[in-house]
Amino acid sequence: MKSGCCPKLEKGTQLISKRWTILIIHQLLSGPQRFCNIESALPISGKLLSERLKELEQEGIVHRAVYPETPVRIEYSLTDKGQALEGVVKELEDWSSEWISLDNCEGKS
Amino acid sequence: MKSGCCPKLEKGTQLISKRWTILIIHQLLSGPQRFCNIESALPISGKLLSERLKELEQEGIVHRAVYPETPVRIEYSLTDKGQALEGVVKELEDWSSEWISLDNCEGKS
DNA sequence: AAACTTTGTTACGAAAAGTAAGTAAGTGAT
DNA sequence: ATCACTTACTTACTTTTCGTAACAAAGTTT
Repeated sequence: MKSGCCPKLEKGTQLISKRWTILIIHQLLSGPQRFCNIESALPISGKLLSERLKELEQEGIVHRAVYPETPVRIEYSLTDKGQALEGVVKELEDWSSEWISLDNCEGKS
Repeated sequence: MKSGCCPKLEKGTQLISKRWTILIIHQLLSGPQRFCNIESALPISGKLLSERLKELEQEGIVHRAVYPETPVRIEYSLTDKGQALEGVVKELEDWSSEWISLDNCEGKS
């Protein structure tokens, strides 16, 4: 495997550029929330969401809190490392709103 | 398919979160360059690079210029839309350098 | 015409994503 | 005690994408 220009950025992109990761973080930036909430807010399946959250937890980006209520409530939130991604998400949001057109998307009949 | 929170951000993430896209853009931010240069700067295969550049060209992010020299020289550069991604890349670079450790990477023996 | 360069493309096995159905733990109703 | 109901996943299976390596087009020099 060839070594790229900057290993840290490479590892950063590997995290960020897994499908759904950015949208999950964007969702969590609005506050801690539970599995089913994220699932219904994004076009992601339970399986993938479960995988992503587990990965993000292992990377120290997301925190998982279990409240043994009835039925069990599990809240996901961003750690400091996760919160620190706000700038990235914000920049991408700005770029998207400026440069993306929705001509060939669901919104159009 | 469920509709997410913000369609533009979703489309933006779909672009950005394809593997190698960010690193290719990061590479092109240092100036126009040719295929073989990008290929040797990143741990990406010719096939994938070719695919990504074609996609990015179709999205209007990358410009492809053919110079019929000998042998042919083809230079890839960022369009305005592509240049506008500098902020995203920069933020990710900053985040990576602050939060990513390289403990289990190539740099370690 | 054979060899060389750059810029790709094709073929094929491996990995990841997508979809749908099923599981586990706990509660409340019958 | 059992059945239905909720949340939070997991498993099985199909489709798409990735990764590696070999090969092809276009033009040039030998």
